[in-house]
Amino acid sequence: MCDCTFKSQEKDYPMSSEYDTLKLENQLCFPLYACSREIVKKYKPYLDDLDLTYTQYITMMVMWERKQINVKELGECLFLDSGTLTPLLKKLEQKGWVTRQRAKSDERVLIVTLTPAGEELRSKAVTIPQKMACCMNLSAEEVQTLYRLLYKLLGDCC
Amino acid sequence: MCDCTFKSQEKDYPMSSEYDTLKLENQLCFPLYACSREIVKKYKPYLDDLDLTYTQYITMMVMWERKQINVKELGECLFLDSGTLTPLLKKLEQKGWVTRQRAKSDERVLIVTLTPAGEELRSKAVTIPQKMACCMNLSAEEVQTLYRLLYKLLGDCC
DNA sequence: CACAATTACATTGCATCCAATTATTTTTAT
DNA sequence: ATAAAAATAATTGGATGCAATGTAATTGTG
Repeated sequence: MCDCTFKSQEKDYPMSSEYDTLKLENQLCFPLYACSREIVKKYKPYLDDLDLTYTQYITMMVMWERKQINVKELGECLFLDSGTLTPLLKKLEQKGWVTRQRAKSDERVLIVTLTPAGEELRSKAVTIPQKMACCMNLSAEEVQTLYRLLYKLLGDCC
Repeated sequence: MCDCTFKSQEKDYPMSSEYDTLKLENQLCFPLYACSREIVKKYKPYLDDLDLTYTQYITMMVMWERKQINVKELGECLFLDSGTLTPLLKKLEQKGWVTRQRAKSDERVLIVTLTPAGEELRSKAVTIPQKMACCMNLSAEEVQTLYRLLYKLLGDCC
């Protein structure tokens, strides 16, 4: 894709240009960015059935595990800030899957709590991971390696 | 992060639940999604200097290589559609880095062409990749592996 | 205590992203 | 030749993401 190679005047292999580092094909970030969006797109039909977007889905994943969490901690789990989470949590509240209330001990803190309806959603969502798994032709070992490298990169850059 | 383990009533190791597959920590897509956004964020200060967003940057990467390309092909390179590209290309045109004109042979096709000003931008951008490289503590081999796995995954799912 | 600094969340504005629809042009099939 | 189908962008609407700013509550300091 988008491979531009130039022939050296004397030899018959690609000439390395001073701009090679700016080629799309030489970026690590680009396949990361593209892959992320393509996989989120793959989730869509399954998430549509549950009336969830991808971001709402990973938020609910945290809620299913934690039952109760405040916005700051939720943001740390998901690498998202209140600018994204505030409207998203209001939507989840509208749908009846979480409640939002201020902590009595500290009125600045907003506590998000999973509702019984939100808990029920979990049993519908549980089939999604296996449905998604089959669209990836990576071996178990490759998945492990990819997982490890992504978390290493994530740890390095935050 | 977000690790909820439950103790079996009899033994002293984490109980595997029917919902383990829904844990955030067991997802491959989540570090992909988070990592992608974190790295794009890392680019921001450098791209701000060039008055480019990340999406505009990768678009310019294609333009620097191809000089001229139509919207359909550009979309295939970047995994983006006209809904994203049309307004983005209008902004790049406003900044004077590309021109947009219909193909004479087929009026449906819009041809995007790099301008001399756009070409000049390339020499300012050329220092960005090395500036970014130092925020990743992956070895050259790990980068290679990650790169290969991401493209494999990208190939599988599109 | 007074008040400055900090913290936690909400709001605003801009730029994506994407699905769905529309408009226009070109190609295909009868 | 022409109507149907296909191809290519543009448009629209909804949901993020994120930086910057605002607001209210809490904490730290002299």
